[in-house]
Amino acid sequence: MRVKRPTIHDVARASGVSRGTVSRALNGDPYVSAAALAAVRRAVAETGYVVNRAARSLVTQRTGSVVMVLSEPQEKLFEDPNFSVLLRTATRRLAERDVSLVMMTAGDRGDRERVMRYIRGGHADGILLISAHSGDPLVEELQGAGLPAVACGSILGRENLIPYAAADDREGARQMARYLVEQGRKRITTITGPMDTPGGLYRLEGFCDVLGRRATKKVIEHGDYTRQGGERAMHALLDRVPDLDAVFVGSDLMAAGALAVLRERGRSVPVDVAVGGFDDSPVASSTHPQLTTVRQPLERVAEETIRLLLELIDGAGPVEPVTFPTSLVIRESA
Amino acid sequence: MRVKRPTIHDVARASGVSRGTVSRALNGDPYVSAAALAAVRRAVAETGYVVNRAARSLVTQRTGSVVMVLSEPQEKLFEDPNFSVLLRTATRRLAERDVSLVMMTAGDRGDRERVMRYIRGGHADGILLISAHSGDPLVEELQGAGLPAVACGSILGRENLIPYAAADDREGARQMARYLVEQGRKRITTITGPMDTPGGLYRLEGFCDVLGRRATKKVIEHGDYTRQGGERAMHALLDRVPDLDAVFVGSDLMAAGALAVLRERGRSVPVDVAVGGFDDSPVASSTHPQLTTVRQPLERVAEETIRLLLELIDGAGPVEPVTFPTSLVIRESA
DNA sequence: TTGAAAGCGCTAACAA
DNA sequence: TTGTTAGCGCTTTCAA
Repeated sequence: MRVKRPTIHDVARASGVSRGTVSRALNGDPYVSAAALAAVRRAVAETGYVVNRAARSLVTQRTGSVVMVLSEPQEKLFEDPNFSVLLRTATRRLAERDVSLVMMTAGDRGDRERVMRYIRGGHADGILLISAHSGDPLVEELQGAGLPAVACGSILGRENLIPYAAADDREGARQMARYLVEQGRKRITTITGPMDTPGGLYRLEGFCDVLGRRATKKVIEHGDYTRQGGERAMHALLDRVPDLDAVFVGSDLMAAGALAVLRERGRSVPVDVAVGGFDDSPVASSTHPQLTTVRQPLERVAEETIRLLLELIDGAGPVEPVTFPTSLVIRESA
Repeated sequence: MRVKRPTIHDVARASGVSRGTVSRALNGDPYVSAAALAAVRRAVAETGYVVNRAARSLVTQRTGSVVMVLSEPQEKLFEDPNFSVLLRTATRRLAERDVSLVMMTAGDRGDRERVMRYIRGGHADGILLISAHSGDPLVEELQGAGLPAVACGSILGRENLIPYAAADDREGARQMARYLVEQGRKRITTITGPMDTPGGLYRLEGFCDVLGRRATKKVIEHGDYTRQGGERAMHALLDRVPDLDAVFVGSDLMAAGALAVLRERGRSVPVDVAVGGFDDSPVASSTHPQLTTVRQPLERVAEETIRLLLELIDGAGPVEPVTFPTSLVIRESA
């Protein structure tokens, strides 16, 4: 049994002003006298009035919600510490603006169609794209919908289509590579993320920037951001470059896997092999030894992503992608 | 620039019937002639019409959305493989019914207030509660709102307040304990989940059911469902019960941590020590050796959770909690 | 079986 | 600065 909720009409009666004035007071319109404002406020508290979004939506043509589209197989996504930060930040910041966050998964083709139907149906004011890969067909389709969209982290090869906020992966990788060189490491190797993700590509580029000709194919192994992937890659590197004395790993989770393999194969960290991670996620301080890593300011990236989206929704012209600097966090592994 | 979308009016004109008939046709009302139905269908396809949910909402008094409230610190939640299954299942099943899933986090007090305001504001038709702990104040507050609510997995001590779908944790634990006994293990220990979660409590109860007086305090160690928690607990057990020859671990992730510690401390699995997990999550088949574990039918639990919620929303009387049987999956670790 | 028409609760344009 | 009023797009009586 649903209770009948008070409407703007009830507030108007209780406060002795018209519905129009109540609406203005509620929406922060400047043309409201202090007296009217106070009366409305009191009446709202008294009646327990809450705006009916459907009604508002109908006239404003705004839905008051944005969709977060998860386009990566979710298993991977949830291992990613970035995601939980993003989710918390997003729900909070959006809630402050009375915007709600609708989740949709876009793993397979059927999912994608649902997402497009939803978006085409005008059910959302904006789109928050998570971990779309460079080849993701969803990106193109989304373009056609003409709805404001932003990505958290850039979408490789689509940087100009969809604005984003991201950490400076390339410079972050350079910081770590320089540090390893400064520590006197001679045979420096790397485990990358997938090459169709910005974290995979740009961090490798940064690595190559510093290592130059020493960054041969032989010292590069690709992973998939999972712990198991890190293990596999570390095994491969050890087999191929038995005398390696450093490895820069493209994520902390993979680095945790690499650490396990190094220990298993009798290499002491950091004495025999220096290990550097990337992310500064919680796992970085729970490994043994604790990970030296590159910190990316996730909260700020998340905040900025939301800010960009809200700005677009508010009708700002094209917005500029934003990149945040990273910093080296030195612990025990390098 | 938002494109003007066709309304029911356009469909009415295109199909030559009235708006009322279009609405009836769209909503499956039986009093629509075959001819009218066909005409409407054609016109919908032609115009690309999609219903405006705000307008519908306004008259039906339904919002067409349910909130998923995440009341656990998210870091833990996302390590939980159950969550990703639930999220995918929920978005899909709800989408089939044209219901969208709004996410809210309820980590701290401020979050909880936001959630309550949202719910009290009538912005959702139902609530999907995730991993609320027994002491969670949100549960009580939610009760007051009088909105249909279900939980995925029971909420300890609140089983009668909020209906749920869950796996039979207790019997699952019994299956594993019996198996370990049958294998001739003599010193069987266990690592549990947190005691304020059903998986923590009921799996321990099942363990005790089978072990009887052998389930002393000494052989029980509590974990927190994280890999690190599993490592810590395994260390503690080995220190306290050096001659243990089996350990039943309350989750696969913790079991992975336990395996690492056992290897580190020179115990061979399963020869010296048998290790049993719980969940049959992806991690179970990626460990070395692969985990013998208890499979819980997550997809079905998730499906059922959604079904219960939709049923409640549709005004069904009180619904019964549902429990699904588990099964033993024998791999290499035991 | 259908059409006409009355709202659902709100915002915004207009007039005062 | 305020009140009045015309819709926003839809469902659902009510009559026919």
